Amino acid sequence: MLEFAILGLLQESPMHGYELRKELTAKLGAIRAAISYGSLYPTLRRLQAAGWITEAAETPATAEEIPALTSRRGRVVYKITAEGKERFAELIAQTGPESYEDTGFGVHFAFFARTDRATRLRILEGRRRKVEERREGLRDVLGRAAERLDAYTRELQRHGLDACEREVRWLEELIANERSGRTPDGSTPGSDPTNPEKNDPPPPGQSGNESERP
Amino acid sequence: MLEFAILGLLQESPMHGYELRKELTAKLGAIRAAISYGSLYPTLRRLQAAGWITEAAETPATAEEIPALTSRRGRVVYKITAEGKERFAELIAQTGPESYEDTGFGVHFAFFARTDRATRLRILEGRRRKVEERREGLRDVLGRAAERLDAYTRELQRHGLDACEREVRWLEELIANERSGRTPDGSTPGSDPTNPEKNDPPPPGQSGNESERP
DNA sequence: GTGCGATGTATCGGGCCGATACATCGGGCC
DNA sequence: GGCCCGATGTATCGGCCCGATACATCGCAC
Repeated sequence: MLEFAILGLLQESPMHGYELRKELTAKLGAIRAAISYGSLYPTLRRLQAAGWITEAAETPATAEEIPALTSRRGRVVYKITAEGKERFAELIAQTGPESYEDTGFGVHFAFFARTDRATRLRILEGRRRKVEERREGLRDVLGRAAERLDAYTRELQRHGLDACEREVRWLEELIANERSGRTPDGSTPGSDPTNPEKNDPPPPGQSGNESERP
Repeated sequence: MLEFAILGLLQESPMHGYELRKELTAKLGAIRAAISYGSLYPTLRRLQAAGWITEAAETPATAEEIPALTSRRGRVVYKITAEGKERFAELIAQTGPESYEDTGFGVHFAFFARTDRATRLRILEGRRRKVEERREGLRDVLGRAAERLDAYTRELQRHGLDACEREVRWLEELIANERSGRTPDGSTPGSDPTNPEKNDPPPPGQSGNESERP
């Protein structure tokens, strides 16, 4: 999950750890609290070892004349590699069951702007199915087994059920939008003035029937 | 978290692993998918090592005369100890920041029937504060930094913001109920509705809970 | 001139998960 | 009769991620 998010963010621009965490927190604020450094740094090292990203010690640019009174520990800037971009594309295409889970879905969704429409639809529908199942489970418990639960537990289930129903409706709407070729804010792709390039990618071009990876 | 939930469930009746998982899933269905055995069994062993629970191999009752053609692996029934009950009470009383987090709050809430009212209020208010902070964070991002985000990410934040607002309202209602001495289903527990200060729905100490199964 | 909060990198122990393995039992199906 | 399959059941392993902790610098307010 973190791997996916980091690769996605570094695709936009190189960053150092602290910055990465801030961006991550901003982008994923709706789904998870804040990424821990205890996850971030090991993941960065893992990605580096795999060759998806490279480490580039910050060049002091203007300040090159002042070398070191204090042996300042430079910030470590990470940069995605060509292999990393491939990897990211691969991760986007691979929509397994974990893409429908709370966190997995959220992270995938956060990078929908870099995802082709067919995959977006697959994920949205998979997620909907998942949430519907959860919803049915909660309805069952609230129906058949209600008397076995105390009032507080029942209230918790009710609140959860409500959230499920709400999310299903949200997903339905998003799916309908996708099918009619609209982006979530109602605009039609290509009309986004901020960054036309990363808007809806070329329709499902079979850019790579990438087989299993080695 | 698991420790808390297991102790809470075993307080109602002894159970074996599989059963425990089912009950756990039913009770916590609203907050987490399903507990993995990879968490459950190690936790059981941990609890056992600490002396909070004991293992009682199922006695085959009638079948004691047939020892073993097939060395049938009996189900292992776990039972809470006196120390375990103390531990549980301790965990209920200790409301740290993790009790306000998504999962932590959910688990605590699921055992509100065994929690005294003062603690319930503390947790509900702590949770409200937490969710309000999250809500403000999302509003900030959607306000100040909106142009830095693509339409999908914005939509995700909007949905998250909506969920936050909804949860805050839910919590407000629960808090109001607690203050006026009502249980979530609107019933007034036990006694005098004119004097709500006094009743503490499920008696705070060791509860004589209604569901006792032999 | 000193403390303090933001910026910054990093490690460690431990909880929890998904995948996997193995075994029994009742029932439906051919 | 024979067979598979899904539910019941216990258990381990690798790996992700978190919270706590440590340490260092910078700018600024008091």
